Amino acid sequence: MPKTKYVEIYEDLKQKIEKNMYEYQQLLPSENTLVKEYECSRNTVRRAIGNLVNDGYVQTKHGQGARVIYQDFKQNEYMFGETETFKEFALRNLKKHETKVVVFEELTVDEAIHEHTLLPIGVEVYHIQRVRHLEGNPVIMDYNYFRKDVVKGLTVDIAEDSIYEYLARELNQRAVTAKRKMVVERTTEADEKYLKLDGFNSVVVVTSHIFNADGVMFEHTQSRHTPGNFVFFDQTQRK
Amino acid sequence: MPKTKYVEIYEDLKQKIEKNMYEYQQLLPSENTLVKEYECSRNTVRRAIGNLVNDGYVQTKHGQGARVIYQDFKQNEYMFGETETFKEFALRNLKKHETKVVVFEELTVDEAIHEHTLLPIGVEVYHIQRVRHLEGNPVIMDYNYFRKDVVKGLTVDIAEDSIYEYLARELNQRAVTAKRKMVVERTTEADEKYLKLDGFNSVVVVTSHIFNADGVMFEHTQSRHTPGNFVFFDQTQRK
DNA sequence: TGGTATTTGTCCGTATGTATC
DNA sequence: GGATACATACGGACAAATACC
Repeated sequence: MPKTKYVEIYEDLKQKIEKNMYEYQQLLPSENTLVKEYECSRNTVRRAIGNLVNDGYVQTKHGQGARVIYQDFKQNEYMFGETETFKEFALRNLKKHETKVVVFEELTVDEAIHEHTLLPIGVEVYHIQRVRHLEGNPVIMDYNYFRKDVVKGLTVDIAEDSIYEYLARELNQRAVTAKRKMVVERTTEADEKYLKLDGFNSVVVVTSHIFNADGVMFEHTQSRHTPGNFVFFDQTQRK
Repeated sequence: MPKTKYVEIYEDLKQKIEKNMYEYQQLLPSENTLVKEYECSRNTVRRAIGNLVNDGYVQTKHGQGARVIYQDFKQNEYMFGETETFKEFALRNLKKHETKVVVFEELTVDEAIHEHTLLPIGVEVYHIQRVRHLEGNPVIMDYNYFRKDVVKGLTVDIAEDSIYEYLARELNQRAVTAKRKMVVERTTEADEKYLKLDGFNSVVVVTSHIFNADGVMFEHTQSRHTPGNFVFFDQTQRK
């Protein structure tokens, strides 16, 4: 699939910023200059720049230009909370990883489950409980609910490898929108039984509602992270 | 200042979704229909819808339409981590609030301060340490550094009210971009001395780098939240 | 099954307004 | 005041995915 023009420009500019070809606090070339450089319309350039703004790479000012505010953070090795899956994360950081399935069962959503998952009453789901290990240490407990009409044919083997790889490869399904809520809670007995808490009496609880391309909320997950391995980044602009 | 057209359309659609005039899982009217309805160009409609996508209110699908995926969460009373200031948050939730200044001093950034704030060496800053109270309970410790060349004339009185209100009113300055990092750390002696921890041996540490309209990073803040009062929401789409 | 209409996605060009330099 | 630069808005063209008959 060919990349679109504005994505190409966006990625090119992004890379140039990361390589300090455009430096911190410097203005990007004006939109009209970039129009000539990339031989495209001004709208296309503006779209690319808009994406850089969303990433916190530049900040635009009316009448002035787009100023680089990217700073080369020391790349934190841990980085949960983004769209990345556990396996992707582990591979990117070259970490030994392992997933152990504690519970694997099939249920029908009742009032109680609906209450905390928002999944519709009556639909059939897989309920999976997994412990995620990094470098041999148990660092995350996942409680998943997957709609069986969307995620067909799950097995324990798949759940120990990567459900999302299976979804993409076999079912042509993927997560499009993820809504997440993060809180910190006191540990439960299960947390203390399964996780390596390093003295913490709390865990970071990330509750996710995940929608596929058809707008169906097909997954509800509660991930309980050991605090020592949890980092979350975020950037916002107000206009 | 008159609102722009696309913001008006965006806010109108948003409100209609919140009021269930467009229901969960329903498709919005097509772009061409909305063009007629709002008497504007298609680009303008698309921009409004794009903002709804960013808010996690709708999800678009090529050739099909924009489907509502907004769900009426029970509005959490606590909601830190957004762009809101402490005072705005307290007022919105009708909470009694109070800020006590523990440290107020003027410093010059040296190597050590630069290292953890990224503020340039040699610039003069206010260093402020504050305890934030909600309903009488100390729930946040703030460690602020403000550049004196941007934030002129700070006083203890201002720091106990709202620095951002002062910035806007007196100096015509404001936060445009905020970059944040969240981690959970074990409590320090200062945390235990000043905060009501309710048995937690950890705090949520939000480290912020804040840029003004000129692209100057004028503030570095570390906020240490008691876990029980911290909630963070987030939504992402991948295309 | 296939063809047509609908709908979103990309891209272009132009005009006007407004803030900055 | 004039030149530059970003922001908003319009309109049109075509491609690509989907829906419908």
